[in-house]
Amino acid sequence: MTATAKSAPDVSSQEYLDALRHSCAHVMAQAVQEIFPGTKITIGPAIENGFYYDFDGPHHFTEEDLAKIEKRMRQIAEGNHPFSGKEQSYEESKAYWSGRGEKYKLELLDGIKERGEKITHYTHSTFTDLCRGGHLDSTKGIRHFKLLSVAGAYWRGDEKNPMLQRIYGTAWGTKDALDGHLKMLSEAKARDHRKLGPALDLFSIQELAGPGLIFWHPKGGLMRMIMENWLRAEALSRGYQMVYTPHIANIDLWNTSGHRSFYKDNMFTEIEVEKADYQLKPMNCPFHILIYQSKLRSYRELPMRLAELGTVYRYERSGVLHGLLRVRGFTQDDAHIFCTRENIESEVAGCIDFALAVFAAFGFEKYQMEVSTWDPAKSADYSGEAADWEMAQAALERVLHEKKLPYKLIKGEAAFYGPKIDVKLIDAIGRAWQLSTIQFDFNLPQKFSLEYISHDGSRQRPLMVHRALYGSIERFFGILVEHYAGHFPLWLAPVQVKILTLTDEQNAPAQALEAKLKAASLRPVLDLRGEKIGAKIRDAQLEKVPYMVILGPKDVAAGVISVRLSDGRQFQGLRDDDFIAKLVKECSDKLTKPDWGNA
RNA sequence: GCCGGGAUAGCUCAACGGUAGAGCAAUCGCUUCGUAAGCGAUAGGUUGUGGGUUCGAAUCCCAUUCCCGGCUCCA
Repeated sequence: MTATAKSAPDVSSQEYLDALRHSCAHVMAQAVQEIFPGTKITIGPAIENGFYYDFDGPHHFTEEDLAKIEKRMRQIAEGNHPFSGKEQSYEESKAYWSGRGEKYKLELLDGIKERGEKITHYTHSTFTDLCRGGHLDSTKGIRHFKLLSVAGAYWRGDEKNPMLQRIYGTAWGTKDALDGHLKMLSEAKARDHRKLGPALDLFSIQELAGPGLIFWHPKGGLMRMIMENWLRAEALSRGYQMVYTPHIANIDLWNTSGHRSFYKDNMFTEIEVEKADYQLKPMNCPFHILIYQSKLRSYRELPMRLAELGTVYRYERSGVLHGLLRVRGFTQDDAHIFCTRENIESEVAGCIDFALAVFAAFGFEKYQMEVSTWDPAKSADYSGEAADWEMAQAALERVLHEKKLPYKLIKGEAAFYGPKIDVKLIDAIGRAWQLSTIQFDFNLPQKFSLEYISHDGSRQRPLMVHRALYGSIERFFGILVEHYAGHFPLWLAPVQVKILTLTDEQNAPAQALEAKLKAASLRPVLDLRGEKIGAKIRDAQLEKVPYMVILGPKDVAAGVISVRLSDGRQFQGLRDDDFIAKLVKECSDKLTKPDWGNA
């Protein structure tokens, strides 16, 4: 390197952002210890979009405290203190942290020693942390940040450990980046399905009925029906067979499946019925297996794809419930594919194609695939044969390769019963949501001793694939609400057209138009109230209705209609038949909007 | 489940130890109007629930339910 000044860092690179955020965490810890002496520090890493630091102390941080801490952080940052690192011996480090009574740091220190790692301390200003490094050159670079929230977090993420207080912050290389992120956060808040859902009269959760249980109102119910019908039609055309199974079953079934032992924590307690115990179903799998098992199967019947919109009930701890995204009763678009080893690649490919069709239909352009495989070193912890695992994992990866779909390989993350592909959707404002899942199951076929008769007359064990594409209809719907911020594509919109009249004179023509729209299988609603047109438009706009037809004396006299789109564009003098034809086409195209020309 | 915060009319909020109030929505009436709020009237509340302190509690205390931010877990 020459004597010239160091080139400016790329403030948008991940490396820079990690260093910045990590540096923020240190500065925050200094500020907290200055303002609240005696607070013990634990760990404070950089995370996606920001940083946090976990503290232990008697004072409970409030919103006002965050403002104070943030102010002090800015002062420290402006002091332009360099970060410097120094390797220390275990004894030196131990003496330092003992002297300060930092018991968490001492615990971390012992861990570092056990793993035989280097012990380094990083210092800026008056603050020193036990840290492996990765900071900015100086605190001067810390400018575009904001403290966001305080939350509880267990020491080392273990609920048996003490609860610490975590302060979250976000930090960026430029003001624009920070503003952009804060805007995304407020946009996310504005789209929150828990707010929009009830506001648009789509669904509710009722305290009297219990938490985590969803009431689908008429509009949400209609949308759900459309989603379900679409999925059923797709499934049938892709060779699935639709089944229906009970919501409850004798406990013996759950003992056989093994759920009573490995899934007990998530199951509601059993219900006694005539001296036998019954169990509300947390999963559909055993039921589909019973259908498979109801007679002797031939290889000629495979692959057998049994699908159901199966409602399951899972006991979720009260603190984890979240709107439609985490509930106690939900409906999975569940399917179980029973197949031979020869089938697996084409079946996995079929599932992937179906999943991509779902995303395309509902307007999700981005997604991330993750393949979770086993840890062969712990093969005893898994069900099934090593050969089957290897074959299934290879098939999952091969299919994704062939379809040129990028994926992340997560080794050792498979469930004990089989490897899987999870798909995360990326929504309109860049958030990822876990949704579709395609999982092999080497456990249940064994538990239920599933068989088919092979072409050579021998009895063989089929392979089984679980697959859910929406994942849960509730969750998918919640994500849809947020993705579109309530402005649903026409084919899903519960009210597609609102017919607004200027005066009572237009009531009859408005009703005639309503009938015509209904005859074309569209969903119109009349607004004949004695309100001014501006008020009717405002109401329709707030309901996020895609199209408004405005009927006034001039329109009726000319035999035309005026159309207003929810984006504000207006078109006068349209023929109703043309309007209807465009809407019908938009519904069948699903996501392609018609060309309305310029307003 | 755990830590912290919260709950007042359908919604958004006010009253912060001394008679619970506003706007919007709802209902009724008037208005018949050209692209985001016409006017008036009426009705609506054991302040989430249960206890306690007090002459007096929406307000202070305890318990509980539900919600929110996270942790752990997950479709």
